[in-house]
Amino acid sequence: MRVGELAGATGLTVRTLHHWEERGLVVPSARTPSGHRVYDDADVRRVYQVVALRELGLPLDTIGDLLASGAFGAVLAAHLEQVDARLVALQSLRGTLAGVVERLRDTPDPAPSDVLRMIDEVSRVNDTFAQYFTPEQVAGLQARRAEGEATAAQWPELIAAVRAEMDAGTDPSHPRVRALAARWAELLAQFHRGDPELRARLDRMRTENPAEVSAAGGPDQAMIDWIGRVPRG
Amino acid sequence: MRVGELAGATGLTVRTLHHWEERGLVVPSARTPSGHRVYDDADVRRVYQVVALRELGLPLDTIGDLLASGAFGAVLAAHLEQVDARLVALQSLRGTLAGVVERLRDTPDPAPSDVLRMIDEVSRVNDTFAQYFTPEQVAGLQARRAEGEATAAQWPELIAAVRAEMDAGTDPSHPRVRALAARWAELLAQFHRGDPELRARLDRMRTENPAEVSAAGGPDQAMIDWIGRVPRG
DNA sequence: ACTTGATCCTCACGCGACGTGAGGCCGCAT
DNA sequence: ATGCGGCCTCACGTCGCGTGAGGATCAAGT
Repeated sequence: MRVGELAGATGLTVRTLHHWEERGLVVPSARTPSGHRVYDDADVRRVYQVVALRELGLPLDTIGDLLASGAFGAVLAAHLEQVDARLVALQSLRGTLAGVVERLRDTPDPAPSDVLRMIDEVSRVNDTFAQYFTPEQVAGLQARRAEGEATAAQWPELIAAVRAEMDAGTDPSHPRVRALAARWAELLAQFHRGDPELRARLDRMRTENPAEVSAAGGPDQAMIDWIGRVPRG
Repeated sequence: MRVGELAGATGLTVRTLHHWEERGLVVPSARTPSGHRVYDDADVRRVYQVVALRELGLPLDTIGDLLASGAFGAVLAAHLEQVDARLVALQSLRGTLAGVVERLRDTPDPAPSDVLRMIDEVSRVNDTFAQYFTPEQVAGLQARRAEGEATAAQWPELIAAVRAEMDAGTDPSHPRVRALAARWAELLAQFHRGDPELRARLDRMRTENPAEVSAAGGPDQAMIDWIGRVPRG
């Protein structure tokens, strides 16, 4: 098989096969008298092995070592850990970025200093969040938010409504307030899904970081207390 | 401010500040007669802006354009989309890698060709999965699996137990079979959490791709039918 | 004034996995 | 003999710096 043929069959480019040869990954076992590369069956199989391992995101050097040593289990497990780390970092970045983009939607024509402040705030909030919840929990919360579409987005409206009632001095047993409290409990349940640990962590985070919570548009302690005084049922 | 000072204050390296100047991102507005860089307040602010935007994962060129144009909303939204795409790709990779690592644990001293086959199988299974569930759903399932720890891992054991009863010809109304069916329903509920759409998609995937499902250790149609004949209650 | 240690300057190569030419040889068909 | 397509070997560019190399400058101590 010549290189162009092999490239066409594998979907690689000729340059890639040249590169793999330079790196010592796949060296064709023969050349024509004029110097053209000739790949035999074993070479072709080797190419497919490299393709498969490269699709797992392994660096070429590692692929070479791996095909020489055969220690697949250890190397792939280590690589999985590294991928997990990248995944956690990328999820955190996505959270920050999404927060900034969301805030920017409400801020027409922002100055660079405004954007700076937003980035700092949002990333501080997210860092705080990451201190109280494991990456798995954060991923789960994000996924539920992405699946459920519109549950988390209702908090600001609800908080604004509650604040209005507080400021107006409405009695906590008033039906309007009771309805708000029910809605509150419902949204809260969407968050913790009956898991007391999640709920406890949320409470701890809120009480220990009032500044970040309020920066994220969350409720302050006074509002929590007020809602807690609404009679149930 | 001199470069070393600024580098120390920002946590950057001197080389980084040099590099940013080469790229035209932050050019100190003055030099001493001997050529040393002097950063004034505006330069320092500019550096902090670049730092913040770089932490969002933007390429330096884009940061330059952004600080010149001020079109934060559009650029950051586009970047968010790109980050989402990378996230989806990385999650898919993680799924494949985890599947391969898991299988490798049961295969001591595998040959390269075995590993190749595993990679192909697992990635085909995951691709099939991705055809029936949105990236958000896949992320949610993965996150729940990571949070819940040990629910999905119980399927192989359960399937083996059911197959044993099928082969032994046990009557479907036998208490032992009823217990297995109850366990089956429980694990299934862990998957779809009462969402009929998730369950329907799972069913469609299973019936339309028997080869991939069996390669992933899933149940075949005969087992599904058999379990369905177990009386409830 | 002289030395010393810290800081500063400007090149310039290296990384990872190739893309993209540049300039020229090989092989087959007309 | 004359194409034309495929092949060959350099060799530079990508992205965001790290890491020296070799030399000038600065502030402080002697």
